[in-house]
Amino acid sequence: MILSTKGRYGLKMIFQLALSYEKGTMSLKDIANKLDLSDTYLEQLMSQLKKAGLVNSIRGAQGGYELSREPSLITVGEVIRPLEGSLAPSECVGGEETECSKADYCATRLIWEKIMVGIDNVIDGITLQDMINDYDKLNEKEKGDNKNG
Amino acid sequence: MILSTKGRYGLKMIFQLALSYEKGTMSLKDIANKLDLSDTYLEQLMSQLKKAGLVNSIRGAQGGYELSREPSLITVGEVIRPLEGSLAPSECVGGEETECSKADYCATRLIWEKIMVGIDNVIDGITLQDMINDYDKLNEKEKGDNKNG
DNA sequence: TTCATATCCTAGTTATATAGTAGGAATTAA
DNA sequence: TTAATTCCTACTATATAACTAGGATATGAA
Repeated sequence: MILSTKGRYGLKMIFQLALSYEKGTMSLKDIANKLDLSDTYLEQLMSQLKKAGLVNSIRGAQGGYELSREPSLITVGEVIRPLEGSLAPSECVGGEETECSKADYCATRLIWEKIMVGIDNVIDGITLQDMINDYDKLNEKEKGDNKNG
Repeated sequence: MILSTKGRYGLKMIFQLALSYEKGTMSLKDIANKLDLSDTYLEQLMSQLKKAGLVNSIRGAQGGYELSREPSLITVGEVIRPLEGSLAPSECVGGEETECSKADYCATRLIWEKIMVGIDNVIDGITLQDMINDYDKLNEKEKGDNKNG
C-alpha cells in the first residue's frame, strides 16, 4: 500500500465536492456519512486541502466546503501531494535538496527518478472532471447492466 | 517516500551482485561494507531475494551470494515486489481478491489502477543489465568530467 | 580435526508513522 | 439565543519500519 488513508480518503472526499460543484456547500458531516468515514479524521485532511487552496470553507450553521475552482482545473496530483507529502520512492529524488553525494553515479537513483516520473505523469494528467466523466460512464453502464440482467 | 528501506537497500544490494556477475560469489559483509549498511539487516532482505529465486547462496567459508541468472533476465520489479509486497496504491487494487463491493462504480479505484499500471510499466521494463549500462555510462561521463575539470 | 568464515533462522527491540479521538474556541444562519 | 458548523491543538493506541541479538548449520583451508 503505497498510499495511506490520507491520500485515499482525501481524494474520495474532494471527489464528493466535485460531484456537487456549483450546488452549494457540503458539510463535513454529510461527506463523512456518505463515505462512511470518521468526520473528525476527515476534518484534518480537509484542513490540508484548504491550506493547499483547493477548497473554500464557510463557517457556521449551513456552512460547509466547496471546490475553490472548477473540477477540470484540479488534478489528482494537486489533491494527493499535500496529503501524502512527496510521492518520491526515495529521499534522494524529488525533494528541494539533493543531499546525496553519490548522486552523480548512483544507478538506483535513476530508477527512483523513473518511477517518480511515471507516477507524476498519471496523477498530474487526471483532473477531477475526468473522474466525474468516468464515474458517469460507469453509472451509465451499471444502469444498462441492471436493465439487461 | 513510497518505498521503504527494504526495497531501496534490496535493489542496491542485488545491483552489487549484478556488477560482479560471473566473478564468483560475494559475501553479505562485503556488500554491506560497500554500501555502508547494516549487514544483519541486509541479511533479512537477501533471504527474501533467495526465496524469490533471484539469488543463489553458498554456505561456509569463502561462501556468499550470486545472481541465479544473468542480469538481463532480472527486472527491477522482480526485485522490489518480494521486498515491499504489493505496490498497489490502495487495498482495492492489485490483490488476489477484490473485496470492495463498490468496485463497479468507484471513481477513485480507477485512479489507483492507473497509478499501479504506471509504476508496473516502469519497474517491469528495466532489467539489472539496463542498470549496469546506465551505471557504466554515468561513470564514463564522470571520468570525462574529471579530465576536463 | 579444528577453526575462521559464511549462510540460515527465530526472536526480540526501538523509533517513527498511521489512524484515529477528544475537547473546546470561533463563527454564523435561523 | 441556539444549533450547526468550521477551526485548532493536543492526545492516544496500534502498526510498521528498521534494525539488533544470538545461536544453529555448513564448509574451505590450515
